[in-house]
Amino acid sequence: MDGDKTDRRSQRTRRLLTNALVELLQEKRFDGISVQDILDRADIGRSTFYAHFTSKEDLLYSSLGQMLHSLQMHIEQAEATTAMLPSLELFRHIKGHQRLYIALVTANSLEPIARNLQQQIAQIVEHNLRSQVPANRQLAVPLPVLADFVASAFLSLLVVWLEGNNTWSPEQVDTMFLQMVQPGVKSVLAGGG
Amino acid sequence: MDGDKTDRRSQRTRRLLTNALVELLQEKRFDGISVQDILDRADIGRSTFYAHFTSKEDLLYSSLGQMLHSLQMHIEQAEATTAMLPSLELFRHIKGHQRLYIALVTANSLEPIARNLQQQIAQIVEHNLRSQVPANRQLAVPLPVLADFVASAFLSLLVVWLEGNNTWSPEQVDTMFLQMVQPGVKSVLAGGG
DNA sequence: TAGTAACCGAACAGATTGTTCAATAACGGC
DNA sequence: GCCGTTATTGAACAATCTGTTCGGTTACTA
Repeated sequence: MDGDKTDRRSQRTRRLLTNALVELLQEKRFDGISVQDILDRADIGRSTFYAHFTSKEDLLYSSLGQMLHSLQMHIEQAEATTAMLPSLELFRHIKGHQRLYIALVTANSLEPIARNLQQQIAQIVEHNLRSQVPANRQLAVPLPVLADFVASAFLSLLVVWLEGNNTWSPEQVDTMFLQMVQPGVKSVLAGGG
Repeated sequence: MDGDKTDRRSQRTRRLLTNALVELLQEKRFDGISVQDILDRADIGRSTFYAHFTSKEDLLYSSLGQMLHSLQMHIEQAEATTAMLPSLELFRHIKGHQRLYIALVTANSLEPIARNLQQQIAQIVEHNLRSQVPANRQLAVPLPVLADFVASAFLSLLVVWLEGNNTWSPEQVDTMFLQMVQPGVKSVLAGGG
């Protein structure tokens, strides 16, 4: 059976397909991309594609998974500088992989990705917040909901940033982010009305 | 040519198609729904469909448009009770059209809708905020970005609400929403760091 | 009631999807 | 470097979907 990830040929195929998809994502929407488009761009045989992935969605999530793994590494490395929210690290990591993120997050993107991304980011945030609140404390807003709020605010700012104001630095974006988000988070964690 | 919106037959056709789509959206994702599915469910001829809409997306946006129009009306009616953010009115309106919103906003939804909804809500919010800040004041966060932040936080909470915690009342949800969002908004409008 | 307008439904070309299979090429352990 | 193993190829396949056309039928409305 095909799909051995260690074989050099397999790696090559997977790399070509991933690159082709990323390229195409910068040209048009995901649902406007056919498997045939990917095959043509990657110059890969039809049967080979289906030996590796079950669908174009499968390929997409494989790429997304790689990216999120790298993101997670980045966060954990920087965890020494434990701010209340690790947002600056996120913004920096994204700036470093701009092209892919632009393709994934902005106009060419699609709902499942944004959703998946938001969930992953929410988990990171929740993990961070949980360490700052006693386990048995009752909050006015459940922690998962609060984390989801932070993640969604994060992504919305990301879209604005990547789509339009590419001149802002990660630090500038982070400052804006924190000014909008942090007061609310503090308010909830403090238990104030 | 077909498509006269006043003719009773046209109205019937459009209603049947819209209902069929909403029904199907509660069963599966939009991109998993074919025109054929809609025709079967609505019991409408293929050519008739294309006489009214250019595609299933067209039908979808027509439905979404109706909904947002009704939402806009609802907001404007309630504008007497000018809170800082008209969020409670939004939550109430949504509770009143739960089924459709659940179909549109939650797991069965798709990116273009969420995006469109967010933009529309952001516009409502921006309109509201603009009246509270002098025209020439420079804010640490541009008003459109701030409005986008509010809208995205709103939608994220909406998803949590409609998908899981359906027992919360609009008032409860609104309280949580404001606790998370309002401090940040005030901070930006006040010009504080 | 009569003319107009919408609906039907079958049929069409073109594109897409996911699978199969035998032939070919490349890999990597020995 | 040899050779068995494994991946890739490319063509062909049925099945589905899309958007359009057109002659005939039905139902509205003036």
